[in-house]
Amino acid sequence: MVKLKDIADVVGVSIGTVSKALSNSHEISIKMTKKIHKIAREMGYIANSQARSLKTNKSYNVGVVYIDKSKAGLKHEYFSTMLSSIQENLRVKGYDFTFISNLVGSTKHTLLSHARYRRYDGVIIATADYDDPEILQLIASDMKVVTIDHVFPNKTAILSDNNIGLGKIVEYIYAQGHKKIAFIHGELTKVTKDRLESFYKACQKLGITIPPEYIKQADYHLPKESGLATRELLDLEEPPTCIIYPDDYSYMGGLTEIEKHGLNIPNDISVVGYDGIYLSRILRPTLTTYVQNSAEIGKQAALKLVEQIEHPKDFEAKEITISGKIQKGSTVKNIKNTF
Amino acid sequence: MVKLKDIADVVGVSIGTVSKALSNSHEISIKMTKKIHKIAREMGYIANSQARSLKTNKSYNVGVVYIDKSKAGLKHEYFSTMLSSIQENLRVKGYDFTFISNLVGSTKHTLLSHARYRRYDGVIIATADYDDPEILQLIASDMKVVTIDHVFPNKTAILSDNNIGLGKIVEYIYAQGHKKIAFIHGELTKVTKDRLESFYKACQKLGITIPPEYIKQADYHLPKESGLATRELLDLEEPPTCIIYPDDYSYMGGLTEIEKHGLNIPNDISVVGYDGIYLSRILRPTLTTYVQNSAEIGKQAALKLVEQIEHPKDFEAKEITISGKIQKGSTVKNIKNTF
DNA sequence: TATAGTTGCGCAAACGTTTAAGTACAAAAA
DNA sequence: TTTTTGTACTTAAACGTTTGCGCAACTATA
Repeated sequence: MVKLKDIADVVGVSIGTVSKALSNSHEISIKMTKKIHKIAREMGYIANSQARSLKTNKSYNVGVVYIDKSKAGLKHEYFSTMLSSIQENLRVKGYDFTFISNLVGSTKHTLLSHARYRRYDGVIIATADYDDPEILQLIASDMKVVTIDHVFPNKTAILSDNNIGLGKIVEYIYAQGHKKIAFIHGELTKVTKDRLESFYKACQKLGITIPPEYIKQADYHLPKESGLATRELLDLEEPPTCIIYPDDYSYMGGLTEIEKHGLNIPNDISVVGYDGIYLSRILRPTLTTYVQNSAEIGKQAALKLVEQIEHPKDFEAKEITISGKIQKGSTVKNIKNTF
Repeated sequence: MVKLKDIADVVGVSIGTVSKALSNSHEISIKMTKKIHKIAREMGYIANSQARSLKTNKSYNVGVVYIDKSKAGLKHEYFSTMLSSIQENLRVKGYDFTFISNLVGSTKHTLLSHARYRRYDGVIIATADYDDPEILQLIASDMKVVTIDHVFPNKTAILSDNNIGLGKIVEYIYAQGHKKIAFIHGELTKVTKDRLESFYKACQKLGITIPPEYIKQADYHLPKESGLATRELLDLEEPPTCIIYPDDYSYMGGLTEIEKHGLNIPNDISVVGYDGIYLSRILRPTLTTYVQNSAEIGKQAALKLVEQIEHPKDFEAKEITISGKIQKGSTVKNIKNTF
C-alpha cells in the first residue's frame, strides 16, 4: 500500500509536506498542494486510519450497544430503522460504527474495555438492560454516551414519546366516540409504565373511567397472550368498543380471536396497535396504530453524540423526546352517532 | 489511559518484556508473566488496538457491505438474522464488524478504499447490486471477500438454496394432491431466475404442465402487486388450487384478495409463502412457507472469511449452499382424495 | 575446566501518521 | 541599507505497540 513516504519520494518533498498538503493546510502553497493531490491520486494513496488515530487520538468510530434480551436481534423494525438511521447520519459526519458486546476474542472484555480497546470516540446505547453492571460501568466512565429510551444523569438521552403516545391514541379514539376503551399492555418495563401513566392521564382528562377488567397484560410480540387477553375482554358482560394492543404483532393475536367471535373490524369492534411496522400498512383493513419516528430517534442520537465528541466544551446533557404520530388506518370506527 | 510503559515502570522491566508477557510469550519466565499480568490488571491496562494493528497489519475488523436497493435497510428478517449471526460468529473469533459504504466523511470513498482506509482484514458482501462498479472493483482487488447469494470467480460464496427451494415446495404441494399450481414470482433477478428454474424443473419431473397464465410477476414485498396477480388467477376460467407467493409479505396481498372472493384458506384454495418471517407463524391459519436458514448462512460467511484471513495459504474458493426447509403451516390442504 | 546450549530479559527499530518547532529565503517595512 | 514579517518548506519527535536481535547469566555437556 502506498504511503506518505512514497508520495514524498516521487514529488521530491518531505513527508510532512505531503501530509499537510493532503489535509489542505495553508502552510503549503496552492501549487504544491495541487501537485501532491494529483500524484497521490495517481498513485492510489489511501490513508491509514490506524496510524492517524494513533497520533490524533481520534478514531472516527463509535460503538453501538445493542443487547436485546428478547433475542430478537435486529428484527424489530423499531430498532432496525433506528440503526439504519444512526449509521447514515454518522456516516455523513465521517464516522463508522461497530456493534459492541462484552466479548471480543478470547480475552474477556466488558463493554467499556471493548470500547476503549477500539478507542471509540463515543457510544450509543440503543437498547440494553440498564441495570446491567457493565452498562453502569460504561455510564460511570468518561466515555461519551448517548442513550436511547433511558435517562441517566448527566448523559444525553433520546426518548420516544411513551409518556404521551397513548394519550394521543386515547384522545383520537375518544373523538371517534369510544368510551369503553380496553388497553392490553406489555410486560411492566419502564416504557410500559410510561404508557400506562399516559393512558390513565388521558382518560382522566377526558372524564372517562376505565373499569379494571379493561386493563390486561400480554407480553410484547406474543400474539398468543394478547389473543387470550382479547378473548377475556370479548367475553365480558360489557365488552369494550375499542381495544388498544401493546404492539402491532400482538394485534394479530387479537385479530384471530375477534374473528373467532364472529366480529368484524371495525364495524363490531375497533382496534389500535403500536409501532407502525410494515405489516400494519399491508393488512386489510389497514391498522390504526401509533408510529414512533425511529429514524429521527436514530438521527438525533447520532448527531448529539457527534456534537459531544467534536465540541466537548459545549456539552450539556439533554433529554430529547421525539414524538410519534397516529397512523390512521381503518380499524377504528367512528361511533359517535351510533345509539 | 495506562500503557505498556506505565506497567514497565511499575514492574521495573522493559516495555518489550511487558508486551511479551501479556501475550504469554515463552521468552518470559512464568513468574514474571504472572506478575505482569497481575499488575496490568490492577492498573486497568487496556491494549490500544490501533497501535497494535499498525504494527501487526491486522485489524481484527471486517467490513460488511449491505447496500439494499429497496431501501428497506435492515428490516428484512432474512438479512437481520443473517447479520446477527455474522456478528456473533465473528465476535467469537475476535473480530468486530462495521458496515461499509461508499461515503465516509467529506472525502469520497469507494467501498474498496473505505475498507482499505480502515484496514479491514476482509469483507463480507451481504447484499448489493453485483454489477455496481464499486463492487467489481472490490472483487478485483486482493481484499479477502466472501459473498452471499452471488458467485464471483475465485471467491467463496455462501448461497441459499434458491436453486432447489421451489422444487421442494412443488413436491410438497404435489404430494398433497395439487396439480394446478400457480407461481407468482418476484422481479427477475438472479435469485428469481433460479427459483423459476427450480419450479419448472420440479414440475417437469412430476409430469405436471403449468399453463403460462399460472405464472405471474409481482415484485417482492409488494402485497398490492401480488394481490392483483392473485385476482387475475382467481378470475381464470380454471383457477389454480394452490398459489405460491414470492414472499410472506406478498402473501398478505393475496390473502385480502382471496377473502374478497369469498374463498377460505385452505379449504377453497391453498397458498404457500417464502421466507418464514415471524409473521408467518403468528397468522391464523399459520402460513406454509419455505424458510431460509439465514442464521447458518451468516455463520458460514463469518467462519469462511476468518478461515481465509487466518490461513491464506490454505485458501480455495468454495461455493457453499445452505438449504432451507418447508415450514409446514395450515395453508395447504391435502386434496388427494377429493374428487 | 572449558565449551555449548538455554533461559530471561533489554534494546531499538519499525508500523504510518501528525504537528510543533526550526530554517531558508524573499518581500515588505524601517 | 538593515530589520521585520511572511511564506513554504524540512526536521524530528511522538502516538503505543510488536518483535528480531543481542547479551548476560545460568545449566548441561564434553
